[in-house]
Amino acid sequence: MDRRQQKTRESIFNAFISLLSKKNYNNITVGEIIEVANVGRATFYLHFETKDFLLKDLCSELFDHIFNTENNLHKPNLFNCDNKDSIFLHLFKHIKKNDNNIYKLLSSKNNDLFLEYFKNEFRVLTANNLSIFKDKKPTSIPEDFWINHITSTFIETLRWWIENEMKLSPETITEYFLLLV
Amino acid sequence: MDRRQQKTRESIFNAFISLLSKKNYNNITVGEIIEVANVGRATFYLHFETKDFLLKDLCSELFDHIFNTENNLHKPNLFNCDNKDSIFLHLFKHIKKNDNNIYKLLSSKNNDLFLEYFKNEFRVLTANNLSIFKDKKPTSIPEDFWINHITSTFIETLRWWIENEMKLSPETITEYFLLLV
DNA sequence: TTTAATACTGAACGAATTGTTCAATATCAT
DNA sequence: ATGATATTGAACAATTCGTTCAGTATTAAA
Repeated sequence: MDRRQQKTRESIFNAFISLLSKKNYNNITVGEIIEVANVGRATFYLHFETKDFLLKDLCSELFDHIFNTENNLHKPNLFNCDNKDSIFLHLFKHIKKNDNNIYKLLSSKNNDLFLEYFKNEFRVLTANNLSIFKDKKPTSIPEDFWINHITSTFIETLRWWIENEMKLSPETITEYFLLLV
Repeated sequence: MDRRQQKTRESIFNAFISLLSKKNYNNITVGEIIEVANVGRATFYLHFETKDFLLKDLCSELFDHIFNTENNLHKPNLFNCDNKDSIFLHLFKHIKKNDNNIYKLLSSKNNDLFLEYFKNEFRVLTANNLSIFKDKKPTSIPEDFWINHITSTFIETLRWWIENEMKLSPETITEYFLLLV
């Protein structure tokens, strides 16, 4: 990719992230973004169709590699709950590392936007690895209801952990999550 | 209250509800609302500071009476899980009745807005009646984490039920909820 | 039935924001 | 060096917002 495009894209992302930590998504204007990013108006619209697409692209950049690395896909043992390197512990650790300002964004007042995206990615992961929870599932309830429950329990655990400034260790919060489900 | 105020307020609420079932909250303009409500622009701003306040007031109108009736406050046995008239069954039934278009709103593409408000009300209810879940709580986890879990499990159960067009009976969905928590 | 208070009207207003266009300029990859 | 491509910045019409105000209609109470 052209070096100019990279720079522009990154400037806009950074400006957007900076603004998200200060004010509500809905109240952020394209005018503000390009001012902070120090980029022409036409340039913004050359890269992103609208502000919503900017958000979507940022989410992809943040989360896609967490869920779609070859690592995760080809190491089924990651999904074993008893494994000390379970996928859940892996996710909590990854978020705490705060690459790409993930922690900053997830603890901003706009964290709903990101948790929603994260949730959709996580749902797929869960659906593809249902077997590991099989023995914990009450037999009478429908499967998609069960998937929803695991998914939202994880997301809400994550939300609670972040709201409490991640004081607990990834190991402890993983343990709590597994206790609930 | 002045009869004129009542009529205006109701017209605006109805117009808003009607629009919410057709398009996204963010894309609904004050201009559209007053057009459908057949009400002057100045009148709208006499009643509601902004569109966000309109939403908030609508939520209050929809949910406050469910949570704050004397009934609920003074009948502690409602909170007994084993009771056939448990508060949870009561809530599911109430929503299915569809007074004030509750069902319509909760199944619209904007249902997140209402579920969020509903969740906050429900959280208070849960916090005030924690004792009924006491024997199910893993001892090691913190209390507010536990409250969050019960609350979000209920809301997600509700969401799933609504997404599936409430095909299951209130009794069944209550049973499912209690199985999870 | 009057009367005084109050609510609605609707047009007009400036300000903010959106997304597009275009010709000029700068930077890139080769 | 050169042709391709990205950026610029100003200008634009179109929406929407929230406010103002003088005039009209409705109401509740005497």
